[in-house]
Amino acid sequence: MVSGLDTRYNFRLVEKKWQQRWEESGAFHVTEEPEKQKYYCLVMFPYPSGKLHMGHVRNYAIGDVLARFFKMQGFNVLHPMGWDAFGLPAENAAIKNRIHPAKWTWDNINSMREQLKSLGLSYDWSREVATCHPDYYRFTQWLFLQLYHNDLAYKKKQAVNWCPSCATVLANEQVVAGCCERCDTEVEKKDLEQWFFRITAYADRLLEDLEKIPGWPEKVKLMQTNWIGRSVGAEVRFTAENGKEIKVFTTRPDTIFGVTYMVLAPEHPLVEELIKDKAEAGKVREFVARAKKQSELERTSAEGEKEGIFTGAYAINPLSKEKIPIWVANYVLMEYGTGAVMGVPAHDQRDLEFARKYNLPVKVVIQPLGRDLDAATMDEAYAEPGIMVNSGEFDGMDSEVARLKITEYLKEKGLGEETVNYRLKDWLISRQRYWGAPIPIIYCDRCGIVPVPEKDLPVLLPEDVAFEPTGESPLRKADSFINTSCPQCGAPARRETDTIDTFVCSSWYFLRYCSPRDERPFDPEKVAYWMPVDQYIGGVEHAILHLLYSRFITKVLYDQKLVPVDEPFTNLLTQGMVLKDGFKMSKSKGNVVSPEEIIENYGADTARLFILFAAPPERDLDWSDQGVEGAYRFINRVWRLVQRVAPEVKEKVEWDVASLSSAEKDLRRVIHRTIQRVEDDIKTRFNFNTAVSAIMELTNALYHYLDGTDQEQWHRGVLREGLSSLALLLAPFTPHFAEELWEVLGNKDSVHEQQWPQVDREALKEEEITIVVQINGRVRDHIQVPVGLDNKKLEEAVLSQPKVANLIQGKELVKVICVPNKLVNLVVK
RNA sequence: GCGGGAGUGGCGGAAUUGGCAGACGCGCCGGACUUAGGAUCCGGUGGGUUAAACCAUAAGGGUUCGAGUCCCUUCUCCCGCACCA
Repeated sequence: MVSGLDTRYNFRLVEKKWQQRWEESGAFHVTEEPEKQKYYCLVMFPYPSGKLHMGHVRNYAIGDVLARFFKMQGFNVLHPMGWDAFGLPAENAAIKNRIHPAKWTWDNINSMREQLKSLGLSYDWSREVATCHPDYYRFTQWLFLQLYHNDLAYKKKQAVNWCPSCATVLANEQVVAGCCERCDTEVEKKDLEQWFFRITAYADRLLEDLEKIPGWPEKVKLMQTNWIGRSVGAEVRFTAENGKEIKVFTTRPDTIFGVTYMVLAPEHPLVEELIKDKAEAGKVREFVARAKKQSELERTSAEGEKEGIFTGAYAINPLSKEKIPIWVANYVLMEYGTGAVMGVPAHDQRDLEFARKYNLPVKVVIQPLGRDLDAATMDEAYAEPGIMVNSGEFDGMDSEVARLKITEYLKEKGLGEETVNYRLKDWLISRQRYWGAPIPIIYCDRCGIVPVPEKDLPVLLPEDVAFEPTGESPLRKADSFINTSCPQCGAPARRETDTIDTFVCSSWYFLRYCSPRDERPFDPEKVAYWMPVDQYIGGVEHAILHLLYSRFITKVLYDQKLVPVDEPFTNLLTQGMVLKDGFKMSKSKGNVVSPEEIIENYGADTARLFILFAAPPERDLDWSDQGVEGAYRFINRVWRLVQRVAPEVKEKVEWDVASLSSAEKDLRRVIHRTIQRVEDDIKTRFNFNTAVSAIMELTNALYHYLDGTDQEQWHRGVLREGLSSLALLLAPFTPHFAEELWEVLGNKDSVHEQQWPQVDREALKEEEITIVVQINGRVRDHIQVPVGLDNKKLEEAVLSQPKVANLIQGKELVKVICVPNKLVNLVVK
């Protein structure tokens, strides 16, 4: 930028200088210190795409402020960094550019590490982990075995989500609006035999324990609650004419007398049996075939027409004993509940629409208070509670009571029982890809499925494989990998060729950081010291996937008594996106701002300061080049201030508070109020933007003091206090700059080794205070009064003001409201 | 459709418990220094008015001495889930 004969701060030299010193002195290397309180500050580790983007910068700047701040507060801070390094892009690069995924990944890691280092982040790099390293994935495989041995990992054949473009299956959580979350290709259903983690066994605890983490945003907890989707109801057994039992799940057992038909999912196994002798069989088969061909997206879009067909079969309503027709319809999902539902058109909107479309009867069994529903004409279902009618012995009951009574009755008669259903499904962790941790399983013709013994881990990914554009995993053709011997009987056997979903790798990395080079997955003592993570920071896009999986894995390990905590992250901060001109930065939009360029032109401190100042962390942030200039200007403004005064204040001088002038007292008040505000903004509100603005105000106040005082009159002691505080307060935000200031002020040690400045309560005290005078709630005047003046004296002081007297002249004073040290409101008529 | 969040100057955003709306920064205007200024420093900056009054926190209503903040109605935008029985 503009080079200067002026006193412009040379960020290039300074940032390099301190980064080197930190590295040489191992400034951020930490070990367990039992006598100190620990603070585990974790930012979501990146996928090593090769290029840092602004979202990363924001994420890591926030983490760094917290890490450095808590260190200055006396905590023993763990602040690690690593790489979520398995995944598809590496493999795509291999196919496209003929680079091995391993090389591509490690090259990217090396370049991203340099970029991160140029930001001056206080990581303990000795703890770096990469999930693609055999010393890491060895324990990802170990984790798989833990789940396998506890019946939490199993293999089954099921219709699964298949992304044709990625040529692999996906977990439910990775399907967004019917499309692949990575590449946006429409997902297909395929019947495949796959490995699952039994996360549903933890559904209730994952739900209940949300209460144990008040430090998480409600929004995220709500998203998880909805995703788990627990709903309590009853399973009710209907009987078809041919004697076959059909189970339905309902949350409204109180409406069973209102059932006028029932509907099966097209995939329901009973469909074929029910229709086989019926005249309708042909048409139904045709319908089922058509529904199965519909994509997931078409099937489940709420706007889509509900379509159904009568099977020709009937069932008996177990309570009313009425004969009801059995239908098949596209809107019933085989995956949820029992794959069959009872149709209660009077009390369920979807059922009503379906009934009207196909002329099925409507029967009212719950009447609202104060009006009568008419089954013949109603066009909106009544889903609220009311009084039971047309329901035999339950007539007249409150429907809420009837719900329980009918559930009891069903149970007594053996017709059903209370059940709980979840929308959460087991986690599909198989991936038909190469660049992942191989699933440590061996198939033996004699012994069946045999887990790889722990001592044989890791099952290494073979390096010499061919990447072909077919998309098929090269592991499938890697004979030397596949062919092995059975660990149990020694006979020739085959290895599993699927790899583990990368979300498994990232659901335990926070444990590995505690003892990253241990020969075990982690050192239990170190985990006991560091866990749980005190502050976790990352994008809200991980609200369900990564955060739910990590909670699940932590609970599994907790149950095995391997870790002492059952929730991994005590506090969660979800930061907003970094936008440019209101849009997400993307190459196709051409609105990408590269961190490298900003660091080159303005320095890391400016980049960090701007990002922290521009918006509170939870909110989206619109990148502004002018805003960056502003941050840059501020740093230089502070630099000039310190240059101007430093020679005067290098020496410590003794001084006495009693001897200070009022300007000096005012300055000290600003200094200490700023310390208090910055501390509070960081610690309890994460409002880094207001913390920075407070520091700016302190800078302005220091300038005003200097400009308003003759240089001979400058109070060296107070100025020294002010400038030192400024350097200390800036340390978490602009770490290189703060170090340099600290040094210029004559200090020998690192600013980051200092204690956070103490607020001097005495300095905060004011003798006089400005009181707002309102008349009928409108501000009319301000008066200066001594602090702590009682209400009566305050009122007198206000009323004696000529301006006030003038304004209320001739009016009746109805009431006086006094808020001590703040405001007086005169109510007049 | 359901659930959640948000609407404040020209812009990003402050206002922590109901108590001076617009802190801080950007931009803009004026001044100083200067051969010069796209550097720096100082001052101004919601609308309105000569000055006031007054009007202003998406719109409308309410509670209150007092409302950006609490309550009700409506509108807009963003996010999540989306036939879950």
